[in-house]
Amino acid sequence: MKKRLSINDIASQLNVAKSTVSFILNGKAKEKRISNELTERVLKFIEENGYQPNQLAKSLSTGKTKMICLLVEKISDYFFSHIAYHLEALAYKNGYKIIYCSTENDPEKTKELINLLRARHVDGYIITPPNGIEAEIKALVNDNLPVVLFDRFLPGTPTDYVGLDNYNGTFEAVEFLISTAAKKIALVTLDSQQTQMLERRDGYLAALRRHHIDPFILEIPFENDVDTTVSQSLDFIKSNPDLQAIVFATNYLALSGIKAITEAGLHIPSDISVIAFDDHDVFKIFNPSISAIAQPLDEMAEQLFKILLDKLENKVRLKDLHKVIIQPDLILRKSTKTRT
Amino acid sequence: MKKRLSINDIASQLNVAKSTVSFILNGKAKEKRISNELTERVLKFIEENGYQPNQLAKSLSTGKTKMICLLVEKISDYFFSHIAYHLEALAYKNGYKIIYCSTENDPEKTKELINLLRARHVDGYIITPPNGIEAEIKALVNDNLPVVLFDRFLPGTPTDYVGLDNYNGTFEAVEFLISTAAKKIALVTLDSQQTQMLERRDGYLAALRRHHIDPFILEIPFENDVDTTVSQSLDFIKSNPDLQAIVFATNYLALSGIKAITEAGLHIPSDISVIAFDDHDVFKIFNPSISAIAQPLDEMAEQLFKILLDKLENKVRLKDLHKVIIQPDLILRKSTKTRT
DNA sequence: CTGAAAGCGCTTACAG
DNA sequence: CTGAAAGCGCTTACAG
Repeated sequence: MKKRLSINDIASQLNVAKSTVSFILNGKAKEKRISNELTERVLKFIEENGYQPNQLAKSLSTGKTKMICLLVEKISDYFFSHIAYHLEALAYKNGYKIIYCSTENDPEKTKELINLLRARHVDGYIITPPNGIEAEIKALVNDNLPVVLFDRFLPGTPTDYVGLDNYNGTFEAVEFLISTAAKKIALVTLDSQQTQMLERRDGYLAALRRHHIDPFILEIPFENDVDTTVSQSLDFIKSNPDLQAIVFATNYLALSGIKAITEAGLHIPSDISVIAFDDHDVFKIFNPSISAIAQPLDEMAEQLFKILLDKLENKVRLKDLHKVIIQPDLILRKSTKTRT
Repeated sequence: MKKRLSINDIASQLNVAKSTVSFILNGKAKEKRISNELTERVLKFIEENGYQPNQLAKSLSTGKTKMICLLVEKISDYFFSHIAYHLEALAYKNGYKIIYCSTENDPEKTKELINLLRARHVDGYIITPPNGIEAEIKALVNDNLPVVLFDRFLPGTPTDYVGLDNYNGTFEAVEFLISTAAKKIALVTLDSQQTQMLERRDGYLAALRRHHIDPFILEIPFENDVDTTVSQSLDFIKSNPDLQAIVFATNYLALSGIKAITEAGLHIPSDISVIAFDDHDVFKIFNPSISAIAQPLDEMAEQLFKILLDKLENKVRLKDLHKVIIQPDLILRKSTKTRT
């Protein structure tokens, strides 16, 4: 294994001080008034010999690792893996690398992960927090580490935040369903106290209340597997035979719910209208295609990264809070229809 | 920001040499014959004050970062994000962190990524290589860096490898379709020279040849967007009205193809049987549910990680090659039917 | 304009 | 049993 070139090697081979080489490498040649001739000579040598600075040494001495961590509920979820994809492109442009971790929504695991990441001195944190890690988030903020929460936040824990206007998402979906003359509209949601789920529920309830319509809510336990979710959805549908529309609070609930509807022998949209929260590639493919309350994934990722980068580069003050609430897009496909 | 405790702080506060502290921390107390009493005292201090060693410093001095890189075609793809999820669990158990990067199947971008990752001294590489990076892979291997390729390999570039028996996957799928009395069986695949795609095609061709049946292959350009893929699939279906079955070489091609079949006014499976390569959550949900040639994602991830870890921990010789060919599972659902 | 030196926080041969 | 010292490869204040 041929040893990689170090700044020392360059300095000694060129008979220059290594500080000089370092300055040139970091574009401080002018500032340090190093002669053009020398600068050229060093740059040429580096070019020819393919020098790559050792990031570890750099990090140890500067305290910056140019790594950020992406701590999501589960990296394989459609929503999170797409956010990861968009974030990566932005990180790449700006010289950052991303470490991903899945919290599994487990506060203890999350705490440990944060600890491990601190030991590695990642520069910034993008986190979908489970409830119960308020103290750890505060500790990060106190230690001047940039943290942006997304998708959900921790009430009472002031941090940067990027999230959807979830309330408005379900509100408008329900308003739309009511405009199609649907009278009995259910919400299938998760048994979860996370803010994004609560907002979705509140939007649903508010829209119904406005029209003096009674709510019907099915709460699916968070830990369910697909089959259990399908059968619980099926039970719910059977015990509410006059249901005219269902709003599903996540795309995975919708997938299971659609299967349940099919198993119940009902047809979308003639028997029952469906709108899903969170879009999914396959909703376009389904027959009929499924309407969705879409989160603009690329815009979310951009906002997330911008807020983080501004702090990493000291473009904004660390302690100032930045919150971005993104409006969802109600994408109407073929899974809803006007009743007569 | 309260400064984090360093090994120096511990040593000076306890009036011990920092080498002693280091030995104790690394479990070499016995080996270095450090008194139990002192060991206890140091451990207790650490416990009480919450010391976390600085990984950067550790890495710089040991040359090991305990980071591995996962270089896939696109992290948001169903297959890759699920592999990422399973790998993460294994990495976590073993004290490793994972940096993910998407190659976009672009050799130039991939080369640059590899370079950047080398500068960061990641310990090992898991890569789905685009064609054209043979030299860089060889360079990694030459520099004694563990590399495991997966999903596809680079012919003529000897490395560790974990992949599916793609040939057998399509072979058995086609054999099955023939057993359902399908006579005209198409393959919709990508216009790609990657090994996994070639193997899938070969398996398809071999099964047909065995039964003296003519092949019909549609090649979709790799860069297509969904709509173009759908319309090309539609054209293909229309110009082959007597098609009785289609094998799709990826799950995404299947999703587009299913839409095309629907748009053509045909029904699965009564008009046309469908089998997809690579399973997908939604295939269970579709009506009818879609049969698939499934890659055992968890087993692939396990094999990948095991091969890498054995090399990282010097349990096997670096230069020995380990290849694992995993058998696919043909999962039969409702998208195929026996012709009469 | 340029160089010698200390420091980032660890590990580990070496000496006693 | 324990400590002083060099080294990993950088950065950066300081001195000339």
